[in-house]
Amino acid sequence: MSEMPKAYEPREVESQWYAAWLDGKCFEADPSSQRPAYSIVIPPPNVTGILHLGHVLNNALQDILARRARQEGREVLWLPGTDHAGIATQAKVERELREKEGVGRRDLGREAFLERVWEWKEKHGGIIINQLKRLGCSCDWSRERFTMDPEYSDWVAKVFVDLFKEGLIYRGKRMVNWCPVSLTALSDEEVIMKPQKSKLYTMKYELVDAPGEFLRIATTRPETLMGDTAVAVNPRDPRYAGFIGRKVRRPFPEAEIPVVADEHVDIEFGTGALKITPAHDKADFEIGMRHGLEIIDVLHPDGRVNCPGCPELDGLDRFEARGKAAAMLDAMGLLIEVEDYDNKVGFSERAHVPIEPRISMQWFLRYPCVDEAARAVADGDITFRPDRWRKTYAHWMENLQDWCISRQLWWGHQIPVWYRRDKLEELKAAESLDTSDLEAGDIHVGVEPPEDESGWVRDEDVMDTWFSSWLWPFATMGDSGGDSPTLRKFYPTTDLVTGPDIIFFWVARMIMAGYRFAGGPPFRNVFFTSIIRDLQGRKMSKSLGNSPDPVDLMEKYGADGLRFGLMRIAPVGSDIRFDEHQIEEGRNFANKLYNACRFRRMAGEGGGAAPVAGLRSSHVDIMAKLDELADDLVRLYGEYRFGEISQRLYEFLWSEFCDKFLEAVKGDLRDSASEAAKAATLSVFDAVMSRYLQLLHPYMPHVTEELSRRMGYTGDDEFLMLKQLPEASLLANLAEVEVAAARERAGAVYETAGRLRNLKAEYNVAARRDVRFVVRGAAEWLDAESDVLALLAGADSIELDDAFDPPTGTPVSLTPVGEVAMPLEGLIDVEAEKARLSKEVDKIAGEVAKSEGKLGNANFVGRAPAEVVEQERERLEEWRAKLAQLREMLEGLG
RNA sequence: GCGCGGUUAGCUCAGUGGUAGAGCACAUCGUUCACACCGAUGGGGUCACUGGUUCGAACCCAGUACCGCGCACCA
Repeated sequence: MSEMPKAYEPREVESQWYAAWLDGKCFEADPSSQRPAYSIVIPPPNVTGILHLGHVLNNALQDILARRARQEGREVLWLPGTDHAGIATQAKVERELREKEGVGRRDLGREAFLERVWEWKEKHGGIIINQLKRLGCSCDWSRERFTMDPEYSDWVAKVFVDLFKEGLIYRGKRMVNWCPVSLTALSDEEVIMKPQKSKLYTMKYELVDAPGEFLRIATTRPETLMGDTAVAVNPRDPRYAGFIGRKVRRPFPEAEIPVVADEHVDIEFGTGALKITPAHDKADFEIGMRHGLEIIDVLHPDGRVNCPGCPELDGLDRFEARGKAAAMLDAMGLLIEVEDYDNKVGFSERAHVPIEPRISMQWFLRYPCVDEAARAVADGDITFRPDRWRKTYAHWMENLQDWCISRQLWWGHQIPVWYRRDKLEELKAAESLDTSDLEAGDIHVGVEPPEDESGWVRDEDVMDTWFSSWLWPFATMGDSGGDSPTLRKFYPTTDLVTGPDIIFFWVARMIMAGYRFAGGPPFRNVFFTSIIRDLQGRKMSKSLGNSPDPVDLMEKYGADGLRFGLMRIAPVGSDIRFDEHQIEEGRNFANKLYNACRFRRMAGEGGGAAPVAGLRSSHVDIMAKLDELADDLVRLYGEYRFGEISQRLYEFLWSEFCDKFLEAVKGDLRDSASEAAKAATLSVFDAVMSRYLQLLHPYMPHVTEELSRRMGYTGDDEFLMLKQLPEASLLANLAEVEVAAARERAGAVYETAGRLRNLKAEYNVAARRDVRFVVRGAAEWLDAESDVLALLAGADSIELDDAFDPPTGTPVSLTPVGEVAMPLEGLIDVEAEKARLSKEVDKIAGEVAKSEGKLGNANFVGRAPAEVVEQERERLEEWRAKLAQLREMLEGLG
């Protein structure tokens, strides 16, 4: 046994134990095991990402669940991996290339560029994985997966082909969300609506058949005016009844466009007349379809104006063009008003610029197994925690829109579709490439390319990253596209831990994919974590610089400290306000635990054997409390109440074990104490601590493993993390009545000690200065506990003397063990004691009045449950007795 | 506009009908030794507001205010 330094130093300990666990293959899952399975798949982080606090929370929770499941004797698979993160990764590499080499991806060409991305992935892909290891995550790293592994890619292609054959995947020209920076289509989920300070421009269009007469129109986007092909009014709007069917003059490029009637137009808003730009607005597109309007695209893919017919604006960026267009209208005398206007604009999730609604040729998916997936959650086959997310899920499932799955990127799974070269040219010229326009012989959809590739051209698009992620729970377990022992043992997974922000992106889609491709739900429970905010309540973000680096935090406070601190502030269901002080508390807690063990070590050898003989009430009490803790944790884990679990663990060690138990038994460990007393105390310490370390282990794996080994609770070739939780109670050998009696005594002693310390403080007696206490009317068992009481209260001695007649003014406290006097020869301050007693009398009198009022209420006595009333009566009796005694004492002072 | 959360001590949060809690922070005291990453003691709350139900409400119901988050084609 080596020396233990005064303060716990986590760094070395944590890395050593992590290495030891890996060496011992503690994390590896065995599909052939007979134990019941427990499995989690990690929400795969972006392969080139770095750890942030959200990851820490998420993965610490998963680790806690996995470690607890191992202790419960289950065969655990926690399957890790990373996501290729199409747009994010490609954008990173492109930026790097531009900055360092001044080249774009098109300069390199597809193949060369992809090589560079793979290089980047090899170089940076391990970072977040290593950070998860630093955190202590017990993932089965031998099974680490990547969404672009060959086998995984096969699954993605196979799924695409299956869904295509089923008729659920189709290609078509549709209005999609276009990102002018990433130059790709996005799904609806990748668009974030943000409030914007905009301008609402009111302008007027002249009626063709009535020069000098105008129709007033409000718009926020004058720069798309060149694409207007109609003006719409509501058919029920009396103001415009006479305008329907007539034509107005579009100012530039000049054209005559019709006034159409459409229910969609809001009579109340703006002027009640809406300019229709079918190429650049989703609603306008639909109106255009209804009225057979021409679609004029006036924007380039990168957001610049594409309108040679209007040279003043052609080539300008869309926002620049907005001001210019307004100025032009003004110059023509057509701009009536510009007012400030708050509206919401869709932004690209990744590129942080407003998206552009745009007509383009894309691949879409009509979701499979929608009913099964919706029912699974509604019926509780899959449980959501907190439960309220079910509603969010149900709402989305009821309003499913087809998913735009193609992306105009290079990094990702390329669409497994080939077109016959000559046919493709023909269709391109005709600007039409709906799958419906292709005959069977012109298109090849398959995991493998067509036999004679030369005559074919592959679709250039790749799939949305989530189109691979949605297969994650089974594509990581099965052979490509098939069965495997792992899949049979561990699918469906037990728990999924993720953020509610990806309930649509990922969770809902996984459920549908699970039913369609793996024959059932992908998981049984989904635990949605809180979102971590800063102390101002703002979301953590790189740009705000309010996101602390978890690795720094781990260096400062240890991985265990970070984990524990975070768990203590993680409420169920609402947001977390992150405060570094909480992490500091986690570190302090680890140190407290370490020092409790250090104290035990300094007390010397002994203990070990199960505690039986010579038990004190404090011994019994702490063992009973440990049993209670163990039971509570079973319940709390069942309810996924992680914050409360950490709270209970904290309270047990700090308040119960250290502040009460350890202080109470310190006397037994002194050299003057008997061997028997010492042995009993050491064995109780060991019995309680060894179990406590096990209970704490999922939250603080490193320090518990370390201490368990150092204290000899686990052998040299044993791991705490793999040890099963014991079933037997520590108190199995004691009769219930004995336990109850001992606990009552212990409780009384602890409470009395508090009162006496209080008394000392009131009289400014230094806490560590020993004084003499004299007890009158002592509980009959007090003699046996008086040494403990003396120790806890900082007393020189506790005397039991019913005949004791305290000098006038001696402070006396009424305690659960009797009336305790603190004779302070020469220090008595009668006035101070009077004041103290008066204050207490007032307080107790208030309680008595309150209680009497309650019991005097016929309704209370008549209607409240009998036990509640009885409880109240007892309480009143106690208060009254106490009050009487206090008054007597006060009178005694004169 | 619809929906979902939240509002309890200076701060972060517990508290599902029966004496308002914890940690931190604060104040006073204390380093003859497990731990100053510590110990002892103490001060501090109209449980957002208004009504209702109940013998009794932080808790249940209705409404209001403020904060946050989703969803929605008001240009």
